[in-house]
Amino acid sequence: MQYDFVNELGYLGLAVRLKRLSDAMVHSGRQMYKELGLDIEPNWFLIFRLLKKYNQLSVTEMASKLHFSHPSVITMVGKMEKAGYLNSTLDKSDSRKKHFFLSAKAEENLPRFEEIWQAGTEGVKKLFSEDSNFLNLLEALEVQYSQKDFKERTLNELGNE
Amino acid sequence: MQYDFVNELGYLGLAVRLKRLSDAMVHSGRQMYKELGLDIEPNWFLIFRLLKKYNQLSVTEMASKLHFSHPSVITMVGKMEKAGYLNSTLDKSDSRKKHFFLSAKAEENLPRFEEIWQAGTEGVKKLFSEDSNFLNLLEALEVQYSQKDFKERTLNELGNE
DNA sequence: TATATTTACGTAGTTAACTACATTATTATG
DNA sequence: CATAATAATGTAGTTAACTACGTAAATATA
Repeated sequence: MQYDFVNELGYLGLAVRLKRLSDAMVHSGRQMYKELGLDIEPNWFLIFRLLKKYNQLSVTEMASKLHFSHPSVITMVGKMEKAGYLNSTLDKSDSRKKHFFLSAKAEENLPRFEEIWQAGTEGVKKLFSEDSNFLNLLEALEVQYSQKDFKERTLNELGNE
Repeated sequence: MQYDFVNELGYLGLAVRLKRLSDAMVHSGRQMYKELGLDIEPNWFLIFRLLKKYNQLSVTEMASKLHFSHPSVITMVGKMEKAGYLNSTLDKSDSRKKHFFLSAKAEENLPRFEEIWQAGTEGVKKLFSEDSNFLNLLEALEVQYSQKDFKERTLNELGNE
């Protein structure tokens, strides 16, 4: 790989590297769907998988399970509904709530999508050496980070705060 | 940490998790600068450090060293110039090129900024256990990814290509 | 029971990365 | 030497996350 100044920056460059890598993967995923002629977007698998497991969920419930903001979920499900993959009903006892569930089109197409996501999973898996347990390290990192964020950690080190 | 559906998705959720974590760190960094009353933004340290090392660089040179697109660099240096941290001169022999370098204001403020970035580095370091060598694993991951991207890997697994 | 608080959803605006295209300058080539 | 190719910068538009604010409904409280 060619020279990369960010990698010289050590721990300080971590956020930049994580974002760069993530962006590259998402972009590549978008290209893939386009080439395969599928009208779905990279992060929709989150909602498909979620509704496959839980049958029907409201915006807030999805946001909470994904650790996303609710406007992000609204954007995703809005597009998916428009594309015909989701349907929704209003809650009978609470008129604020809207429940989303997979449409017939979604159920029809899911077997093909699942094939692709399974292949994607295998493909990503092969990015790592057998014994790297990267995902466990990432989980540990997420747990640590959730306990104290960048700002707090830095101010602590500065002796301020 | 509370329930997180993305973590159930294994390798397929990798890109989402990397982005979520990176976004959270950048957001926290922005808050930190605000609280400290500093008029700089999270990723400007990339340009400060780059110009500290190389003295002066053009947009394209910076983009190449950072593995960023040139429009991203233009946006960053544009803001930094406006904030008074950078100056620029046109190349004498090639009038397309513009060289950027740190201003007097930048040199004045850098010692304080470096204190903060050093503290940030220490703070991030403590996210990891002593023996995790996460950065090396990340580097290995980046190298692997640069050789074959998500789309190619997935299509290979699918047997298409 | 009236009012205050919380919850659910929606909209608007911000951010930082990207690609695609446009323009101009330099360099290479027939 | 004219023209084609390449390179540097800039602009416009896309993407997916976010926060902040608004509105309406449900729930809790005085």
